[in-house]
Amino acid sequence: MIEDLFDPKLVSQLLVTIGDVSDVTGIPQRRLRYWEDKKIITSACTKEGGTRKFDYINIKKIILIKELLDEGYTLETAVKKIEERMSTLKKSFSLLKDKIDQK
Amino acid sequence: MIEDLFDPKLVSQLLVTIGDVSDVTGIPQRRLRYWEDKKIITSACTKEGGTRKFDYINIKKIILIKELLDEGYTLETAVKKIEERMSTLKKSFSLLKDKIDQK
DNA sequence: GAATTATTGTAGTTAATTTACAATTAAGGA
DNA sequence: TCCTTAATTGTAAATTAACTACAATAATTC
Repeated sequence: MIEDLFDPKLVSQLLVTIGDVSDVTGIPQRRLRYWEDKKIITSACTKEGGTRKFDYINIKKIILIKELLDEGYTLETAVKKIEERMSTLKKSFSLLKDKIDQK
Repeated sequence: MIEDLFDPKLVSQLLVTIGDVSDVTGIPQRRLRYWEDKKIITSACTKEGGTRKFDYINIKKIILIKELLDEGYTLETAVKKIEERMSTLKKSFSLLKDKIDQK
């Protein structure tokens, strides 16, 4: 039942409100909205004017950006530096999902 | 960076609203609240009167219960049948969290 | 010190959830 | 069939937590 322990399909469906993302990451809601305006992160939104929801991948991204900002990088540089890492992460995630779907 | 791909500490912090749990599992919100009243599932609630949030473990539990209900088991029986499985899952999860914390 | 980047403040509004009442449906036994 | 218990559902009124859109403030760089 290893696929219960880490079910990437389910994990990717876990949507978290901006308030909880803020609690988990320590980034103020206002800043998260700003980063979204700047197209740095992406949220899922069912309705227009509805509530933002962030998924695992984007929350991971927020945490990585925060780490680099704390090290003194600018926002732009931080984002560039994690680009490749995020792309790898997304691919691995999809691969795992597909693998488990096949079962 | 395998710990980015599956970060159990982060996964366990992903809190999902009842509306989204309902969307993911196909169980109506009203029934989820009923199950919680019956102590079958547990939600995290920061404030009194605040919003329920469900974590990965409880969402997994909801999905497993649903599967057994679809097979024709009663609610009580379904819950009993997954008890051991849930206990194993929780333990594995904690172990993994601890392992990664040590790094 | 002007321009750009990064972040923040908040008023007024809307979305989503809460509780607490009760009603309904389903299943199994006397 | 009737009764009991289990399982689920309906909803009004209130509350929580989000939204947008305005603008203002810091910080950094040229």
